[in-house]
Amino acid sequence: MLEKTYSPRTVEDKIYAFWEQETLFAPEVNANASEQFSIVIPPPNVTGTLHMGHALDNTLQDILIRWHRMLGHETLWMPGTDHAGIATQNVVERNLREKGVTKFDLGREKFLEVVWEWANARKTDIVNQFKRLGISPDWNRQRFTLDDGLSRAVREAFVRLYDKGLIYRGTYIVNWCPRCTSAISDIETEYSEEDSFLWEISYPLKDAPGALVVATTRPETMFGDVAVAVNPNDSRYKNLIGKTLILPLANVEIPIIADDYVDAEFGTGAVKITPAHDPNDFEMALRHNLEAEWVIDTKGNMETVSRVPESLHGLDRFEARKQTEALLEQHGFLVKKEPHSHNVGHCQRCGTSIEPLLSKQWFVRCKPLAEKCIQSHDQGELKFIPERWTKIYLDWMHNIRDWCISRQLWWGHQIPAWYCDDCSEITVAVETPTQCHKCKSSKLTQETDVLDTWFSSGLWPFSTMGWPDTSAPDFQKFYPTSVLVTGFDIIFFWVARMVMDGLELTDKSPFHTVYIHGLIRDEKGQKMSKSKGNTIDPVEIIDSYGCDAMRFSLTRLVTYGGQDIKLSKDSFEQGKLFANKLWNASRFVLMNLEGVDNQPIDESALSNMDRWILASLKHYTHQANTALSEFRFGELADDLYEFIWNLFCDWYVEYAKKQLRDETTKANTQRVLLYVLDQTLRLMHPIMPHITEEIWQMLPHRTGKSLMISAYPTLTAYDPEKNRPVHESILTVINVIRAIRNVRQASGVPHPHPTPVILEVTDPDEMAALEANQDVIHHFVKLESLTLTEALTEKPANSAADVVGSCRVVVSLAGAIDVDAEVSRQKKKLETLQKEYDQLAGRLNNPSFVERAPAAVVEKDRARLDELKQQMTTIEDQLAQFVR
RNA sequence: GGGCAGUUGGCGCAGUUGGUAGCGCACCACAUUGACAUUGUGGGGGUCACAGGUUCAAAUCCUGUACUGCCCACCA
Repeated sequence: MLEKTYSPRTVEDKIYAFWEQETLFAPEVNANASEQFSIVIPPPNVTGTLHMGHALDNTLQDILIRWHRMLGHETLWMPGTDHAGIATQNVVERNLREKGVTKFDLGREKFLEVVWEWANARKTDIVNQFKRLGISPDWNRQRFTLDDGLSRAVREAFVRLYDKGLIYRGTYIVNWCPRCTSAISDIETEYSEEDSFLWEISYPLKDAPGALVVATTRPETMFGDVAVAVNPNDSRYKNLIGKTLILPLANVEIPIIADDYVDAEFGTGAVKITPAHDPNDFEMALRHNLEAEWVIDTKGNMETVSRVPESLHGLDRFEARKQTEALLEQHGFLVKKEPHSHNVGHCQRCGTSIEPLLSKQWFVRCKPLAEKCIQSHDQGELKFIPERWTKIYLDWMHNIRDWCISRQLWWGHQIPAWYCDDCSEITVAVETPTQCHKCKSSKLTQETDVLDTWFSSGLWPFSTMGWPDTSAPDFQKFYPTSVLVTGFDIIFFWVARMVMDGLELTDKSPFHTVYIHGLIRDEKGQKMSKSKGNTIDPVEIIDSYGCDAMRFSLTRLVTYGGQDIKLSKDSFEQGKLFANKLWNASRFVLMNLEGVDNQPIDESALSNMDRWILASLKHYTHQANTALSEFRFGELADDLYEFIWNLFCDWYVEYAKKQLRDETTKANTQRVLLYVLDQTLRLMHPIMPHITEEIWQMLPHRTGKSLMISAYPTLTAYDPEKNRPVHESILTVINVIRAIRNVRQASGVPHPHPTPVILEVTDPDEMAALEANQDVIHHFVKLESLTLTEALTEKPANSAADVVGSCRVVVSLAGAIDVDAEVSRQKKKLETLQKEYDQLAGRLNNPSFVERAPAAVVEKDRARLDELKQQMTTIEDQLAQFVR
């Protein structure tokens, strides 16, 4: 017997432990299936904590996984975690700093030990948090981007790409984070508009009086200037091109050059060129053969070089900016300073202003990889849902730039490249080489940089499956994966890279479908973040509402268009209510199943209501499978909610109470109840796994040890027309019951007050339906008498009425009626009908409509018009009664 | 500067082949000891942002406008 209320906490823990113990998450539960289904989890950062985005993303994946598992497919959900290079190293460094220790105090080896220890602990935490979501990946296959197998895959991938010329080392401007003291990639740089100033500085001419005034947003970089550029067509400066300027405060000579890049309209039309600290200036310097001069170091401080005034040596770049301004002013070089807002890049991880810095880094040559991606898409090998993300993805591919993959960190995959101490040639190899491939020297030093964390993520779909061993069983069986489920925020970071790597290294797109869902936001539509304090902790929600309640609530909010989801804690209330409803309906069924036999349902002895609920079950089974196969999660949840609450509970269970009291119908009703409940639990299981399993375990005559590996209801063929008659006849009955309730309530009939009811029905089908189901009407509305007639000869006095379909529902009220209320109610109804009638009649009077519209539509309108006319007449009759 | 979304009852949202606007919450009234008050029953509430256009017919297609949000872009 089920407890009176569902207590998620105890049930969830118990059920999850049971699944794990029985190893039901492993694909082997469906070994030898003809079909495979696989998903790789987007690996959470080991440093991270579970947030609502994870809850959503993983719930959706789990729904798909559980569905396919129940369909009998050999189903693999590959779980794991990401080492999250910068993010992790930052946190550990911060922890050390609190103890007054730096990573340099420890040294690389010792520091890595500390990080490993910490990461391992956090990994356990995050995995345990994920388990609270009730998800069913095969934890025994769990991988980590830095484990041995994956590290080997990373080295292998690096070497292969290097050998193909797709990885190279070179000196270019990169986005440098002075706080992380590392390069980061373009997409790790986030731009935001900042209010600042535009300074105009006067650079004196060397051999002539006068000066050239340049405009800059970064005066402190002026010491790194190697030229000033003007537009070749700028008449103001034409005669200055080729002349020499004296760089103020630094006393070095720099040339005036001409370059088309310079916009004569902007600022003063003269641009200072600082190749070491500006990407555009770097490009220009290349064109003009100018050497770069570094003036800001890797920590964002001013270099100690002769070009930089001594008073600025070692100063932070922002402090240096102020001092530079002061110096310029003091020496009369500052012409102007006016407010100016511009885009400034920030480090995605720590928010520090990016310093563009010229440095030697490793890059992936992306163009050839991107071309394969575009081609692969054009051949229909990759599909995005919703489709609009395809364009974003392709646009990015078309405009791709090379990817800086080296990071000046310690935590990560150390780049498998060795420099020869003798000939400085680079040797790249999977296994640590013993000698230089060129001069055979054994004096080799490995590159100290590590790889961008996303480099290993890009290999995830196949590195987790055993690649580079392409004969590995998982790789053979489950690669390429079936679908990737993730948010749009990592399309470039992750999805694109996986496709690039997959196509290049395995010749296959790592998945054929990418399902992109919206992002979770707070109730005001703002992004959830710890700093804003608007986060909702899934574990907290699970504790107070239950895991299944949370899963259901989230699923119901997912739309096909992938809208962002606004969440407040109240959003989870409906899931909790629904879990309660499901629990209690099941409780009722189980309470009434005593003595239920194991016989099949006796089709010949079914009541109309029985047939109706079974037909409805079929319909919703069809709906559920369709929704699942099309990634319509919200509809899936909505439909099942509707079936369980509005059909099964509201109508069938209520009706079953009567059937169970009757010994002649009891046994068969029990069978129907058991069957429908069993099927419903199966349908619901992917969304609400624990509660359904818990209930299912108590079903009599069940076979199999767990619901999660039982068959998902499917239909080989579904013909809605076949079930139409029973649907329509019960719908008529339901509508009449509602009308009776409505009339009685609106007329103020005291509640348990049986009244005589007359149903005047003109449509023969409706009449038949009502005649056949009088018992149903009696059960739901408790009437003194029920009279069915084709035409009412004598209108009862003191009665109220309503019209539904072709049926006039007349309720005799024997004094209970409030005549005024009834009259105004009827008048109002008449008004609405009249409005619809006029509209419809107008349309039917339009010859164009009758000619052009499909016959079926015209037919339908005509029928409706007739119905309306009849209903209006009926109400008019009724009103006349009161007027008399 | 380009691009993409959104604008539907008080709130949050559905509405894919154009054919009488739906759901949850909230609201109002009534009911209630036997699956469930985490309930039941009934009800009120929307000219689908705005302006044009296509069509017999537009929330749904086209054009434009406004507002909101997001992404991308090297203008000092």
